[in-house]
Order: sequence, then C-alpha cells, then structure tokens
Amino acid sequence: MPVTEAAVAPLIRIGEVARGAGVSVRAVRYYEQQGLLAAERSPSGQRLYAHEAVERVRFFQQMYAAGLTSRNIAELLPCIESGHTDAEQRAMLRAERERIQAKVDDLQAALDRLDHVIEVTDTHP
Amino acid sequence: MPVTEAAVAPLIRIGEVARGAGVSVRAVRYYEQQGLLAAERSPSGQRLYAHEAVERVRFFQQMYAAGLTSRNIAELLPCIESGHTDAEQRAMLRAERERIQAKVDDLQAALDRLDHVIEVTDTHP
DNA sequence: CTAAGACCTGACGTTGACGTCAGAGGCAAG
DNA sequence: CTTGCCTCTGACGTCAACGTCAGGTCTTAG
Repeated sequence: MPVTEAAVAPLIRIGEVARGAGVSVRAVRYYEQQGLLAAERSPSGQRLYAHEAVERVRFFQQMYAAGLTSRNIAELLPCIESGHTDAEQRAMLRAERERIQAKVDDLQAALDRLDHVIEVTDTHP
Repeated sequence: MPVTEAAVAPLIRIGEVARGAGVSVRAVRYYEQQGLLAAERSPSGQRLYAHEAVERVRFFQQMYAAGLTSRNIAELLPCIESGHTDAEQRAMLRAERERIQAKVDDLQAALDRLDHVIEVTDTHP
C-alpha cells in the first residue's frame, strides 16, 4: 500500500451541486451570500465544493420548507457542526422547535377542515 | 310575543372584525380586494359585517398558514358555501389536501432533524 | 482551434400578503 | 364645537428567496 497520496476527494462545481440537490445554481450562490455554504475557488475563480455540499443544500431546503429564514439556519449551523451549544443557542433551538410544532398543528387543523369539506362535497355531488 | 321586528343581527365595523380575528384592518380590506369577503356599506361608505365575518377571517388565516394563496381560497370558498362541487373542484380540493399533507410530512422530517440536533447538543453541553 | 456549454459578477425584477403614509371624511362624548 | 378615535381611498414600501438578464470568462468535446 503506497504511502504517497490520499485519494483526494474530487471537488464538484456549482452546477453539479445544484442538480444533485434539486435547486438552481442561483440558489446555491444565494446560500453562499447568506453565509450558509462556503466554497473553495479554482484558480480561475470557479466555486468548488465537496460532495457533502449536496446534502447540506438539501438540509437547507428542508429548513426553508419548515419556515426558517436564512438567518435562522445560519444560527443553528454552528450548533450542528460544533456539536455543543451555549444556553442561548439551546433556547433558540427549542424556540424553533416549538414554532415548527405549532405550524404542524396548524396544518393538521387546516387539513382536518379541508377533509371535512371534501367529505361533505363528496357525499353531496 | 310581538310579531313586529326580528332582532336585526347587529352589524360590526371593520375594526371589530380585525380585532376579533386577530388581524389588521388592512388585512381585512385586502381580503375584500381578493374577493374573499364582501361587506355592506353604511350610507357614509363604511364597511359593515355580520359577526360570522370574524370566523371567516380566522378561516382565511388558517388556510394562509397552510400555504394556500388568496386565489386558492377563493376557489374553495364556493365549495364550502354551496356544499357541492364539480369534478374539477373536487380535484382541486384533493390536490390542496395532498399539498398540505406533503408539507406536514416535510415539517415532521424537519422537526425530527431538529430534535436530533437538540438531543446531541443537550447531552454534549 | 472552435463552438457549445458551464461559470463568473453585478444588478434589477418578481411574488404575496400585507405595512405604512397622506389626505379627507365620519361619529359619539363633553 | 371640538377633540379624539375610527374609517375611507389610493398608492408606494417591505421582505425573503430566489429569477432573470447583460456582458464577459472558462472548459471541454471534437
């Protein structure tokens, strides 16, 4: 086994990140602008990402879908990466959790109402 | 029992509707503009609403929270009021239902991820 | 070498549900 | 009558997460 070079994880360009995560190239640039996703640069200035960037962007999408803002996501990223938190961060995490839970409850209530409408209108065509 | 006049349900003004439903006066006007909520007018031009308007506005809020647009709500209002639907409307109702259900699932997934983060960071302070 | 894509940096446009401000009436109390 | 609060009609502002366009550079298949 040669001791020469560890297999350098091949970096990917922005288009591949975007396609992999199912978002636009513009969106990926936007995430960088919001401080969510840093990129190396090639000598010519093109952004280069590790493969994990794809999963990371998917995570962003999931959080956006949950109603978090870029700022919220930026705040909770250090918690995830460092694995430890101070009191303020824990409070923030719990607050976001409560917000989402409340939203789930709201949606469930809306769903119930819609189901009621559907039931009524289906049995009275 | 006098046969004179049925107790006229007292109409309320826009401010009371807004306070009752927990939204702004501007929002109530906006709903009218979107064709969601009609109002009588006093001789001087002020909007007058029945009490049920409050509940109706709450319903709007619930639907907005579920991610429906004003247009969506406007489309499903006739279904609710008439109590019957054509095929297209039923399809629309089901589609919205699916959208909301998908959103609930997304939120639940986000919640699970957040819970995981919270758990890890709580046990590693 | 060359043409087609992919990528770059600005920078303005979009969408939805309102917020906000201006200017002008209404309306009950004192 | 006037003070104070509510309401009216426009009409422009906001905010977030991008879309889109312009004009130029890079990379890669052939």
